[in-house]
Amino acid sequence: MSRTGRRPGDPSVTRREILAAARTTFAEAGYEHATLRRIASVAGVDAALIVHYFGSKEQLFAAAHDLPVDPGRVASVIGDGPRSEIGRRVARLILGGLAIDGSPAVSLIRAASTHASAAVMLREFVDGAMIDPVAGMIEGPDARRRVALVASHVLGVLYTRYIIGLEEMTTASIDDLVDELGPIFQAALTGGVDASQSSA
Amino acid sequence: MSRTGRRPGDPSVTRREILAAARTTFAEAGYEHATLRRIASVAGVDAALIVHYFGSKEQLFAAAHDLPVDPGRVASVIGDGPRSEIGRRVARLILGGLAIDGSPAVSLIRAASTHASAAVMLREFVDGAMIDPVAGMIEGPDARRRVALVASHVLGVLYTRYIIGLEEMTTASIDDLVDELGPIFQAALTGGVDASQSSA
DNA sequence: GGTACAATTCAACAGACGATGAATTCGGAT
DNA sequence: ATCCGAATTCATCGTCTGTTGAATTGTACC
Repeated sequence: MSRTGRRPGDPSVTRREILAAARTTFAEAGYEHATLRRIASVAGVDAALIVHYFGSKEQLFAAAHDLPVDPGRVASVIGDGPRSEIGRRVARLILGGLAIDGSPAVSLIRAASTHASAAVMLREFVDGAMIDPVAGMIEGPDARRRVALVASHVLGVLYTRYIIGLEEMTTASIDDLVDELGPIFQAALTGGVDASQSSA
Repeated sequence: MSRTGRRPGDPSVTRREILAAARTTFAEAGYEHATLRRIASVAGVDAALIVHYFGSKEQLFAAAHDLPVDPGRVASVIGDGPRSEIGRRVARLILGGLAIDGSPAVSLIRAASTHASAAVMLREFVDGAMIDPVAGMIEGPDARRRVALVASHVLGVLYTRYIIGLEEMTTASIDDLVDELGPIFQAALTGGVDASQSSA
């Protein structure tokens, strides 16, 4: 009747199960309410094992949110097509990738409110994976500012949909949202007017 | 040398100091990190006194975020002026009222991520103080949906500016933001085109 | 001028938290 | 076969949390 000690089988499976449990638990409970004991129980494991593998709760969170982002791919998808539909392509690509309950991005949004290092991670993600690649496709000296406004709108949509559960947002499908946000993003990115530019 | 016991002076002052301390502490630390002891120390008071006055931490939070909102005034300000500048008036009124570090709205945004009852409060605030009054001024069957998109953008701007500190948002003044968001809100509310409609 | 009540603090409780260290069992190299 | 290191659990520590109850002091009324 040995309760303690090593288990037969591939130990890398356990590690992946811990990571999976951490992702779902962080996503639905936030940093502070996702306790090591709770994550451990979801993974079917003792809390001390998590510390053994990852060192601390902080490092577990970082490992669980190490999103493999590819700014180059974002840029190429955004740039591939007519300039007049950049807004829609941004909506489709970004929302399609992030607007998932329990996605790492939504989890980061939830945790960033109370956990400083999560705020840093989210800020760097927004900078590197959204603003940087998209701003390269937009002309004008205030390109970054305009893209940042679109990024803030994306975060706001995710926030109202997944964090506070605003009815108008939860009842819409992703396709609905893309249809509605595409023209809005287009206006924000191209400055309202389309081909010709006039500064005011 | 009496440490305990009643203090001379007006006791209602103490109560207001506790509320003020609760507001600032909840705003900058969120619900869980704003402990009763920490709030009490800011107010220069013992933690037990807070419970004596408010019953529980939960009720203190509710009392500290009991925003006296007036939907009628929102509606009248939004409706007062040309239809072609509704977007700008919404930006000015809402951002002017909410975009303040430590404002109850920002505090709610921070707390809603981890505290369910704060999410409910924020949802009701968005519904009653933003979507309801503004939707009454917009024509069309999808008025509420369009206003909800604007509301999500407002929350996103507050989130990126005050929670994660996105550089492009923190360096802009409120007036800058109103100038930039006005036309975007206008496009979102009126469906992009103004009088005549043509797609593409 | 006494008496009831409100205000205020102190000490303490029970529970949860992240983390540590020792103990036990298994896999893999020799 | 043997031995070392990795995997895993258990018990525990120190700390912090919201909340409670008793004790003390002031205020207001009769």
